[in-house]
Amino acid sequence: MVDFKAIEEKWQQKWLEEKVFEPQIDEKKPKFYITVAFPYLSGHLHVGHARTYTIPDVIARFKRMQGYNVLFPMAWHITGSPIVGIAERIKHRDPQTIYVYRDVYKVPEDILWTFEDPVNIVKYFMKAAKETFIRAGFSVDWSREFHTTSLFPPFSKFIEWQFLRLKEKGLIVKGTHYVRWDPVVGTPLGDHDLIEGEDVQILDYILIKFVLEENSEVYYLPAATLRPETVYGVTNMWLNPEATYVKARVKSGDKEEKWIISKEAAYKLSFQDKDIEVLEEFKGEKLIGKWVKNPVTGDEVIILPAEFVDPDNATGVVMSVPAHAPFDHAALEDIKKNTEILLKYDIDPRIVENISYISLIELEGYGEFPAVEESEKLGVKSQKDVEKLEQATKNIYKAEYHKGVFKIEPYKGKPVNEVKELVAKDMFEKGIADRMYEFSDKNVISRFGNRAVIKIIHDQWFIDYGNPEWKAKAREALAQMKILPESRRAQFEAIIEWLDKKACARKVGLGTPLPWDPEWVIESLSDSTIYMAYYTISRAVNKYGIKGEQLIPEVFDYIFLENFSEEKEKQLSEKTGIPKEVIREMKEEFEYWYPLDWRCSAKDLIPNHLTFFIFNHVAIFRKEHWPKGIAVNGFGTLEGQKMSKSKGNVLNFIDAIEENGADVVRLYIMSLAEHDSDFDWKRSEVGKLRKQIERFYELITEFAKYEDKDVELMDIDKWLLHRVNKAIKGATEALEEFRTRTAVQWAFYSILNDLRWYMRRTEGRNDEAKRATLRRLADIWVRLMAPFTPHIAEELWTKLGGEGFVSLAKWPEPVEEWWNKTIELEEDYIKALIDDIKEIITVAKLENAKRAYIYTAEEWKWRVAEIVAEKKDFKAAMSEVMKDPEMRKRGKEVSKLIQKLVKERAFELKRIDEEKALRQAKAFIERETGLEIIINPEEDKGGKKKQAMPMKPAIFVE
RNA sequence: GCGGGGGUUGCCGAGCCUGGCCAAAGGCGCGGGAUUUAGGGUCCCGUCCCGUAGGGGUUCCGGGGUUCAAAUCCCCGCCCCCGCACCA
Repeated sequence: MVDFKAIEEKWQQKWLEEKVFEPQIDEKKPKFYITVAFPYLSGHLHVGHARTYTIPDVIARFKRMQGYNVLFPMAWHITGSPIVGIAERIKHRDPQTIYVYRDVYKVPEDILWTFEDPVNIVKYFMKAAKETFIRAGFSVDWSREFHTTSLFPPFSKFIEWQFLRLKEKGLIVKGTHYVRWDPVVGTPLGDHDLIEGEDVQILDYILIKFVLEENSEVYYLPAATLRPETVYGVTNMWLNPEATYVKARVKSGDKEEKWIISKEAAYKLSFQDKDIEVLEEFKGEKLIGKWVKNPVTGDEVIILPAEFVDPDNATGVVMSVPAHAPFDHAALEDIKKNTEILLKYDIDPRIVENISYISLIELEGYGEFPAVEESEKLGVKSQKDVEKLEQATKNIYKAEYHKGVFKIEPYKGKPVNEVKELVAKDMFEKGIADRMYEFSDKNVISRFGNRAVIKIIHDQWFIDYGNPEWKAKAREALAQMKILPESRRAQFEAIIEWLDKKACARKVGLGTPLPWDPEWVIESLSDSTIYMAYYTISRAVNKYGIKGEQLIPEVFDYIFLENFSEEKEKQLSEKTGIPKEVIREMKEEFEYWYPLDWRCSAKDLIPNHLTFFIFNHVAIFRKEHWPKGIAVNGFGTLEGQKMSKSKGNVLNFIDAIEENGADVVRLYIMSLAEHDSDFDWKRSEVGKLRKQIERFYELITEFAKYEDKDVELMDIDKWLLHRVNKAIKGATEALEEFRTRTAVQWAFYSILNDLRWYMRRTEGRNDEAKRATLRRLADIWVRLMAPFTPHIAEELWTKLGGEGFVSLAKWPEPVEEWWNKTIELEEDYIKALIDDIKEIITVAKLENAKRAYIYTAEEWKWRVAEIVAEKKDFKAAMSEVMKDPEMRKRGKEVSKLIQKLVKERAFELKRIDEEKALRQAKAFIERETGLEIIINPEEDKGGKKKQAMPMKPAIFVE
């Protein structure tokens, strides 16, 4: 067995030692600059990530072989709060976290406990990731390695510069924003900060302030609703008699009012820009039977009891619109049936009896009161039928929103979805409405174990992706970019339109502080948008040990935005202490490498990082430095299951490499899927591929012993070389478009299969022509495989006596003299003939047959076929053919043949010498079929001769 | 709700943009054969239905339509997946 690991490590070391992948400026070569989204290192990379990083490496290697000066750098993203969170959880000995890090990521215990400090987590996984990438054989220029955050000051200064410039351009704005919030710990909660409720939505309730006058005091009952337009159909109010309500003084800005809301709502609203002072607590029943005024219509409506009202949802105050809200209708029905309850609150049952529903919306398929109809349809019995009522509500809301037409002035005739906005706007303007954010589900629990609330944050910094001029520039850049796969362009376009203000800083986690407001730390999606430019100067920064404080904004301005100027370099040098030659070097590198040719990442980054990447480039850089292409890839699953570190269902990239070898892993991942489709890792297939690669290795090792002599080749040799040409062409075209799977099919499988056929076809031959052919194939095959399996390709390249590294060898191009379509057709012809003979034997049950007689098409049939192929039409072909007197003699036969050919649309015809092909392959056909083959005998056996057609000889088996 | 993408033969998955050599690549699975003491591996053959001569029939979510011709184009419907932000 081949020791892949030893081979791989040998070449990895050589590449590093000889700095094969650390390109210098070389004006003689075209440059090619490709980057991939750097990994966020909260753990080991798994085989799903492997795809994202292997693709750019394969492309980088391909382009390098094509003669480009290729830059493929790498860095590490450590910005944000997850790493800090992990450190905290390790400190608190959280069992789940310890399981993941000790058992899934296999961190040794003595190191694990140092993870209480996030810096140690970062250090550990950066080292591990680098080792993994080296072991994967990635052709990365490690001289440009860096990591984000203030832990790496030069980069941090670069980010500060970016934000200063964005702010100058007015693209950073301050504002308010709501966040999920832990009210006990006092911190915003991201998705990863929740143990429950990650996908609970935040709803935007409109509060309509109904007026209660009591002893000449005005109180507001803010009814919470998602459908403000139904305020025109309110017949009564609902409070839960059992729930606790409060009277509170509510200060909002300079406005002060007295509200009646549930106790819970008072608490929640205190996080939403409301200063709340509770004056009195009481049960809801206290207010039942009182009358309040609808602030929009001026109607006086009565407060009635309803148990469906949840004090822990929104304000606990609900307006009743029975015509259009199934819950309201059901609750009204309930109290009509149960007059006792009304008497208890001293309400005259006739009042309830006389409530008449107000129809607001015209809805096709329903009468006046859709809520009533829908409730009946679903068989609602009382307000306790919560499930049915929720379904009915959903149906009605959806139908009315999309198809309903409002029928009350001043909105008569307008669609409901418009009226909804208009009513809300109007109420806000009149000061009779307010707003409240609420979760769509109560169970939102932070990782600290507390129930989350929604808090409105002030002084939040945003990047204003909603800026219309900025959007226009982003669209312009996108239009000029290549997007792979092209089908994803629509999504980019939609996201550019959709993006609006994006909060760009927070108060927790690792990162770069905002230079003008250092309490805030720039968050991770905002500090990773233009770092591809930093890579171009990173080599010099690392090499000369340039300090963060030396990198003042003017230095970046000069390097990235301005024209070459010795004067400026001198000035900056004096100011910063960076030698002016070094400033020059950085500037030259940036100008040489930029613009970025390709940005790679997994498809999940399209709605955020990749689009931000476009936006920030067009904001900061000159047009000639705007990026040129984005290629996205899909994800990976493991044996059909989604990879999940918390369930332990992951295969670490490094473990896969150690188990199978880097080349096997690389080729396997590249062969499974391409572009944005996903792949599934199956262990059994990996094992199989390993064997095939071993076979590849053995074959080339064998062919390396052969000599490429200039001898006369046989047709089948020429066939193989023609097929090799096809493989070169196919693989090259596929790689140009990042189609790795197609490329592997050409570069590996098609050659493997052709070789199998060739070996079968040349069994027994061991002449110089065969050896020369195989030797030529080997030479090309190794190079075609080099981007995918670089290590064994290097090893085999040496065996073949290739010069230098195969990584730097010339990518093969099709050899003009090898193209030979005719021979390929002849070979297909032989294959088809063998298949036909075999089929005849089975279908006609001729297992004991001895001989097959083959009749090729007569010359006149070929001539007719050629004419038909040219004319593609019965009449035209017929008149052409009939010019020939010989043909006229066969008038009827010819006419029939033309008819048949036209009907079959047999217009793609290329002449081959059938008989020659048959005679050359005779022995082979006999071996394959086990029959004696007689070619074009005089005797018309079985009367088959007339069936012969061009490319389809007549066959008689006996 | 808004937005993006899909539904192909047992499965995965090409092909569909640029209609026709498409019963539909390739792989997996399954069946048969060769090699082998056996297993594994490797190599051949088969794998929608029918067929004693290489043929015929019915397919590409459902329903319409365009066309000499549709998996491929158009319309309607059904179903599925993904993203929606301060989070990497």
